[in-house]
Amino acid sequence: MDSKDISQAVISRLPRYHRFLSELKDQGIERISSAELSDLMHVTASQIRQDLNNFGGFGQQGYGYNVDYLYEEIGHILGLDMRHNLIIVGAGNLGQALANYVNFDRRGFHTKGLFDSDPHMQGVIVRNMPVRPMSELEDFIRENSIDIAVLTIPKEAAIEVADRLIGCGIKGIWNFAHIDLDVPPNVRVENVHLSDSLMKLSYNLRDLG
Amino acid sequence: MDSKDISQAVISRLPRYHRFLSELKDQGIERISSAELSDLMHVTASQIRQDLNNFGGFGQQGYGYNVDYLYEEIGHILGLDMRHNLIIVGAGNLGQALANYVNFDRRGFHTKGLFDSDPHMQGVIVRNMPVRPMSELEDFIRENSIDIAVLTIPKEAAIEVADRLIGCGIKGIWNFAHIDLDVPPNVRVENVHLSDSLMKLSYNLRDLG
DNA sequence: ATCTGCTTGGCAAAAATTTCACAAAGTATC
DNA sequence: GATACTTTGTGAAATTTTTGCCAAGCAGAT
Repeated sequence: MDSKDISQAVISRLPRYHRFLSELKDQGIERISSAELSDLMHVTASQIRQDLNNFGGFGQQGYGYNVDYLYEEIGHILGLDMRHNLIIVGAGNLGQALANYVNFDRRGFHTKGLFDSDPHMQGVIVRNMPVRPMSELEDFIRENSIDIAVLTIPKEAAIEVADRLIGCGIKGIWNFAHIDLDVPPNVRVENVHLSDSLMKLSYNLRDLG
Repeated sequence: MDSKDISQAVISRLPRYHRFLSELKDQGIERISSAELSDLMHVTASQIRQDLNNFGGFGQQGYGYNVDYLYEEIGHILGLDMRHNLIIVGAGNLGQALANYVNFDRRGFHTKGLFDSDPHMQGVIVRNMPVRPMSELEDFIRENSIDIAVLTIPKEAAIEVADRLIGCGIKGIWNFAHIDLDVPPNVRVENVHLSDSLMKLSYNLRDLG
């Protein structure tokens, strides 16, 4: 059920399963076989079964998988039944976009505060929250049990801010800054490098005329 | 130098090489060996050499790689020396954030227009561009040689909009909608599923206390 | 209660990816 | 220009990931 020896390749696929199961649920579908899901998702049935079996036998011979149950189990594996308190550091366009993204709340990710170093941004209200100065960062994290920080700041500032976050015990960093962060082993970083993604698209457009 | 038989795993790593080379350039460093780059990037030297060799021998025995030259070559492989005209469909927070992201221009990605279905958004100016109604979509794409569309709309609207885009010959879709798009083989999709990324972070936080 | 058909779980094979190791070929120094 | 280093490019080994396959076992019909 746990642990370290499950490859990140498998983990990366779980949210997609979760998403498709959510849609099946919405459609009122109760059960699905790996073969049907395979058709839907365009991955092999074998891979689906193999992936799920890393975490236990969720299916039943002759029946398939119960959609509700599997959805819940994958959510549990992903830790979506835990509550996470976030702060967003960098209240620019992207930071504000993420702050306004209501779906995160539904998955247990609650944005508790926004920070920005720009004096002109202080006190601006984003989704009922005032933008706070960086000087309040450490106290706020401790007082509000923040475990995840979203970094939406330019790369020049990212390393210094990351160090401050780590210094007051942040567990996870969702990093949108265009730089790799070096963190101790008890801190997890998930990078979203938008430029990298766009470059990949660019590559794949090459020989399309 | 081209083509289809280079794995996406390799392609995914190229932007990161490009980024590190850019920083080395900024630091005025002229040459670097795979071993030094390996230390810097925390990947094996072997992987670096292997990756680069997919596209040709850019290095030289006893010397290493010339930073400027390798930077240019990787940029070329990624198609960063091509000009791409983009439109952004969905002028919400995220769409506006991307519209204001100036670094894309430096890499040859030029945002030419923004579209939104909300009547209240019509005419709002974002980075000197008026938000346009969806009715103008097809004409605008044809008249401005748009080859990439950025989809920053809710999933409910994404499939229909994607079909319209494909219908007027769009080449690439940078998809931020929380759904998988089904497209013909002559259209490339690059997905940015932010929720998936956050769920992955959540998983990796599990056993951190 | 029995039989038929379907589908999983898991092992084994195949494919893909990463790492190893070293000859070949250059650089730098004297 | 000869010698001692350095470092690539590359074939081969090792590892990881994906796919194929089927016995075991449950569902559903009769």
